[in-house]
Amino acid sequence: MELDERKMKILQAVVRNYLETGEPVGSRTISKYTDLNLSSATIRNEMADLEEMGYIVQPHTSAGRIPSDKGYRLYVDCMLREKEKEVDEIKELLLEKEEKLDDLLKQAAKALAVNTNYATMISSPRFHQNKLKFIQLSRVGSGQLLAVIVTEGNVIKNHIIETAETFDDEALLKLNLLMNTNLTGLSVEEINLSMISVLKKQAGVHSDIIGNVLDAVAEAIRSDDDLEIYTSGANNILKYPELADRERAGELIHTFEEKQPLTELALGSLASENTGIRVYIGDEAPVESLRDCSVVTATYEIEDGIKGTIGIVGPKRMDYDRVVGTLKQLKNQLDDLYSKG
Amino acid sequence: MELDERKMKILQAVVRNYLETGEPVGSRTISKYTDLNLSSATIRNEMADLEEMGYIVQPHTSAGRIPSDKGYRLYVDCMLREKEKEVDEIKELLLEKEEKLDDLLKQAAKALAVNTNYATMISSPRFHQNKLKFIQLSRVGSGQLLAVIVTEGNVIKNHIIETAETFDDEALLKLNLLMNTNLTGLSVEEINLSMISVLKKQAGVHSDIIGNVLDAVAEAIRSDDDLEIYTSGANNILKYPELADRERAGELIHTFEEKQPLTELALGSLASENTGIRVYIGDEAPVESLRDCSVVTATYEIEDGIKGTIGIVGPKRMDYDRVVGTLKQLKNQLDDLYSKG
DNA sequence: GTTAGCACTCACCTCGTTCGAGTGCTAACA
DNA sequence: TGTTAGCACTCGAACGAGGTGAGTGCTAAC
Repeated sequence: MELDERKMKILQAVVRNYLETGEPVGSRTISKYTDLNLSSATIRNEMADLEEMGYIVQPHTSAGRIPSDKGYRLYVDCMLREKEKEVDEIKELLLEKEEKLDDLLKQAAKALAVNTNYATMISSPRFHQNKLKFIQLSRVGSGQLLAVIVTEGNVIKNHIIETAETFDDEALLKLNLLMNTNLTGLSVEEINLSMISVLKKQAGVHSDIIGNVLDAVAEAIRSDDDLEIYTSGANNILKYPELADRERAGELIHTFEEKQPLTELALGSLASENTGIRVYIGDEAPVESLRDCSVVTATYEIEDGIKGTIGIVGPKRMDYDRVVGTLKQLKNQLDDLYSKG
Repeated sequence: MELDERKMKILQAVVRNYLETGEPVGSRTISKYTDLNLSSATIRNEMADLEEMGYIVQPHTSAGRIPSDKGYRLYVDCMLREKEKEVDEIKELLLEKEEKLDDLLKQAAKALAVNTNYATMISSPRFHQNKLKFIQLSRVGSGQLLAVIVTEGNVIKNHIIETAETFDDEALLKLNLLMNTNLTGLSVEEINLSMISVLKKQAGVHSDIIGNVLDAVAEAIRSDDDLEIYTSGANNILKYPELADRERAGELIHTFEEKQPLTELALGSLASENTGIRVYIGDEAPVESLRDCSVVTATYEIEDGIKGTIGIVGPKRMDYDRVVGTLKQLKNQLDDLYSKG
């Protein structure tokens, strides 16, 4: 069967109405709601067709129709295409440039949650080609060395190394000089075995410590595993009856508290080439526990190649329109903050 | 009116039974439940007294009684006193010594939540007399200095300072030496104005930067504001019907996500001299949003004076017995991990 | 002081009824 | 041939009546 323009309009009306009310929507409503000027009976016929094609479903006989995942999908695809042209005029999210990136991201997640009434997440940026910028060893106690490692983008990692050796100031100075001259500007892939052996040779009596330091460096640069996730508004889940039953809500809140499952989402969004906005409906989401929700993600980029993910989780009857707009807004604000700063 | 032993026993029976079932408990139940060998009628008379004294309440006429906050309080006080002697035989919580303290604490919160089925929090330790141990400035980019500040207990803080001045290696070396010789071992109170002016004088042309660095030091040492809170099991809230209604649950989950309000709890627990286990019932809790819950906190101490707070939040009909035991257990395990390590 | 008995209360469950929104089908109409 | 009015039908939700049972307070007897 063909999906002609009229069916399209009716589907759109069903979705729109359902997004607003959360109740199944009947033929009579649509006959009044739209500018189609069709009687409810005609709408009924069309709706029967739409149901047959799988775009809408009836929770039970004698109830109205609600959109299926497939219906949402079609709606979102069309809507996004139209929206692309419009200029978003949404009120400014309150973001002030923060001293620390993590505070800023926390703040952003919160602003987004308050603004949309959905649960939100935002991942710390991930550095694609992460290079060493600076490294320093200091003595902070007997048998303890502090390794401070700074990578491009000014991400700072600290690592305490326990060691039996003792280092005087001069030895440390030498070691620091040695490592900075040899390692600065390199990515983890470029630090290979031959380089390591050269370093060890040059380090002389203190060659043992080199291995420890390099382990710390490797860990600091490979930021895959510690992608920080900031969340906010998990309690918003409870505002939507279709998600608020004991079991579902519990699982969702657990997901937002544990955060770990959400990295999946963040990485998925980063991996794809498409830097725009992505919408997952129901089962499409890459995270098991979000299968009853819709998820909208966007990728932000605060500097060249330094990207993170913003995500919004809500019921399938999410106000996609507004969410997409707000996400773009936030994206832009993050961009602005960092291109200026 | 006097609270004789019989009334005490009846109150205890009411509480016990209510903890188990969550249902109001009637006189007949108690007459069978206890070894008092009294008829339900007698129990009824006693319960009327207990109600008059405020230890129990009736949700409505012709329902059984449930303990009031005051009733719980009495029960808990007696119970804890008795329990003090017993040896807790609870299965080991699975805690492995972690590389990083924050991972360990996360893990501890989770283990506690899984074990008790309540929502849990654990604060990072707070250093009572926090002293500077080591400080170092490094150049990490043009116009950027990295200040690494290590305080007693090996807490490391990084701070990037933007500056218009340029520093060569020698100047930095001097500055570092200057600050370390003058500041090491001091607490934030001990760094006063006269000392600052001496420092500035000695710093010569680079005196401007001293102020910035000291700000960073002050922020690092005053750890009040960034007491980290780790939470787990917020979803457990939903398991208790009396807390699971939309509004209450939303508020609670928000509290656990925001975390900020929980610092109150942590600080309160740390402030008091008593290092044992504390129970807040209902309104007693120092946090507004927890007023419908019971909160049990304990203080752990991983090194001399380095203390943090563990907390458990659940319904008033919490299994105080088990919770107190488990908390002690965890306390001990944390102690052990760090006294050995 | 304790207990048996009794009248009373009240949440809760069940069941039948009504109501209304919504449907599918059919027949008539343009 | 597409559209519409009309009608019988379905089914969840809301409502109210009645029954049930757990629990109470009170009183009188032991």
